[in-house]
Amino acid sequence: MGLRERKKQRTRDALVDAALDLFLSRGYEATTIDQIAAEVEVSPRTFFRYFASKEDVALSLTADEQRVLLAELVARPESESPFTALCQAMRSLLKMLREADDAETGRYLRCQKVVHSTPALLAGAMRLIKENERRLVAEVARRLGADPWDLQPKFIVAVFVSVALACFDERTQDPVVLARRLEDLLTLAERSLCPGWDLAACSAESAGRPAEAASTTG
Amino acid sequence: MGLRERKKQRTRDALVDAALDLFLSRGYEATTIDQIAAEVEVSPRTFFRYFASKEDVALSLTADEQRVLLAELVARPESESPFTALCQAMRSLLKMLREADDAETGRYLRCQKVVHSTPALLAGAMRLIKENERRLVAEVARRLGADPWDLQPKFIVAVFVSVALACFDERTQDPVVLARRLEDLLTLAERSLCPGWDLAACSAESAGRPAEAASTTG
DNA sequence: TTGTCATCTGTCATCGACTGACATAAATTG
DNA sequence: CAATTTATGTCAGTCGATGACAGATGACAA
Repeated sequence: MGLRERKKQRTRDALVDAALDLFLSRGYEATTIDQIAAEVEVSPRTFFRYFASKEDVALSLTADEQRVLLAELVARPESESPFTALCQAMRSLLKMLREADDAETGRYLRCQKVVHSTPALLAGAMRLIKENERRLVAEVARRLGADPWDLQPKFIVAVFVSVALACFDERTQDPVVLARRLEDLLTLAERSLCPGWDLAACSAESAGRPAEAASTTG
Repeated sequence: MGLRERKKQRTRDALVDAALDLFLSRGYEATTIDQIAAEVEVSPRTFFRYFASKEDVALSLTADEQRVLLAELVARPESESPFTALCQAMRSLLKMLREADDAETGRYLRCQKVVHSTPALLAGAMRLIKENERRLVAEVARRLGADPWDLQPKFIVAVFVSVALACFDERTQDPVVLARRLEDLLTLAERSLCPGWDLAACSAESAGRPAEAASTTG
């Protein structure tokens, strides 16, 4: 990798770190782009060449996580049922967070703190999650051999996302505690949901009639 | 009600209508506050005395709906299980939408169209829904006699919200179609979830052990 | 090394969202 | 009608974000 590429990466990381520090100490709204840029000693204009908006820099890590989650889902074996695969992908993500180096972990924790204490950022995070949800639905639909517009894949992903989101309250940030809460919630979900609920292929059109058993295990 | 109050209400409604019209015809980002204010013949400064932001005017109806949903839930009899009560509250909300007069219905449809075609507004709507979710959880926890921090009420509300959200895709706006999709999804949910799943009282601490059956029906 | 080229960066100008301060106009109250 | 309260308009200013242009810097070939 050339010098140029490395410099850009360093500038980008420095901007994220400076932004998170300032957001955490002075608050998100109270922090200006000029302050962030000054901290890294670049012009405000340059900031916007790295990030599309002030929100973008705060949510860059969140966006990364969503990309990883999708990638992990795609990497799960086809033999797993959709919901199982989604849960395993989430476990992989949390494992990566737990095993990251200190700089990475620090960034992650600061990001979580800032996002969860700023309504505007929470909204942005939800937008990213919702956008990714569409991709997750497409992948689950593919696994089920169903149409992406069917209610079944939508429902499966919706249940998963709601469980995953329920892990994050205003106080929980530590990846270890997070993982524990996820397992608790998955136990709760497992107990609440009928066995094989994420396998039977039934579209909205046949919702009123009994579903035929269908296994997609391969 | 005095003249002053009535005038304010008329100005407010006019601002919402003008804003939705402009957002729909020119797009949300392309519409300026000045244009909205000019349409209603008030100063731009006055706009911000009625709405905190440009987003606020677009989501004022969404905020109203969330308030109604919570009120309907609170009004449901204690004899209903939490998930049933939530579903009935949602049905009430949709019924109110179906039975509203033309002006109201028109506003609602335009609002839906604008929100679902503008990422920034979709994010804002999600924020409102998430904020309301906290209140729904508190009410469900009260009904269960559980602590609001328990995972059980969180899970119940999360499943409900995800089902409700799955009704709205990019294309569905008509309240009648919406109601049909909701029923389809609830059928799907009913088939996927174990009977009594939203009744057993088990906190996060006891998640690993078998739950004792407990009825809160009164 | 040197010169050329692509790319990155800073400066400047501008727009639009949003806010505080102050003066004016209107409605409410006695 | 007079006094008080409250809504509105005007003005100035901050901050987020973008386009245009010029200068700086790394990449690369001769």
